[in-house]
Amino acid sequence: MKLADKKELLQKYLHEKGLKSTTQRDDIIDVFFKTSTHINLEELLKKVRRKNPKIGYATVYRTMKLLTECGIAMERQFGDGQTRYEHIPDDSHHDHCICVRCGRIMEFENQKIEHLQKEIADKLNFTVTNHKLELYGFCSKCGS
Amino acid sequence: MKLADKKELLQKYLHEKGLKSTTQRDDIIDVFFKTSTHINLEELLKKVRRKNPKIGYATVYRTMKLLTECGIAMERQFGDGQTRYEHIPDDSHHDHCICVRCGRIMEFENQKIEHLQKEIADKLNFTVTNHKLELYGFCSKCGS
DNA sequence: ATGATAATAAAAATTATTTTCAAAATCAAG
DNA sequence: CTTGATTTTGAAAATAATTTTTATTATCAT
Repeated sequence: MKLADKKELLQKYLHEKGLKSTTQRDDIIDVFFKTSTHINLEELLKKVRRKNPKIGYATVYRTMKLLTECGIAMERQFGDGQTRYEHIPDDSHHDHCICVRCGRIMEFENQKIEHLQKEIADKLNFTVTNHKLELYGFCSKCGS
Repeated sequence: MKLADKKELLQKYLHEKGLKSTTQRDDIIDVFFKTSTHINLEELLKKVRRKNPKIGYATVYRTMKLLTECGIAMERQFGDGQTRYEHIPDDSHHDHCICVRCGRIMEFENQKIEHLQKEIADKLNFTVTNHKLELYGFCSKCGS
């Protein structure tokens, strides 16, 4: 999905809920879309302030919550106490094998699993916007 | 793995690290093993205090961290700001749907996916000991 | 343009988690 | 079994992330 489309999605969501568009929100979404990894609030705020120095951090929190609600961003917690934000992937998606001994991370992709996920979600009346699949264990080097 | 074995695992870990066994830790592990879902600290503390009313919450935090370190428990964050604790699954495993709008969590289980995971891991020469599968999106109440 | 409503920045408040500290418990060695 | 060094504990204080409050400003349908 292109930036323009995401912005449109946000506008639509805002309008539905009777909320208003603001330059702050636009600035934040612009900056967020230039990031490539899972960014935490502090880093994001720093980047946002390079564009618009007066933005308060509560606004960034609020906006990221909005983006999450309308399915544009995704919150992730890796257990370090901070929430990190990530783009919702456009189409394809990769999952991870993580070696608990050496920390090696291998990526994989499997259409069958993606398909089964959709099936399960349908049964639960749940609309999936994104997923996380992580396999933990021992890589070939670290044996079992 | 049986409760007795888990306790032994903890004792072994404590001894290795030069730490000591205490009744509090035993009480907490006992109570934790009677829980069935992902429990947060508050709920766990409440249950623990029914057995041993004087236990402080810092002790529960400290003990759960220990259990996590020695692979008996697992910390999970679903984005509601609280850490929840779960048993390391013995064999079967349940996965989660998480609503990004209202925070509702639904569990599911799917043998086909588990099987596909094993297949993928085999191809990568990877031995899976545990996994996490989380579907994020909108629950039936929150629509799409 | 106006007026009702929502959004903002900054500060204060809240919440989960961690740390501190003095007292109590553990345990290896004598 | 006692000792003594060390760890653990509970309670309270401290910390860190996030949320709420409040007065002011901005938005937008009319």
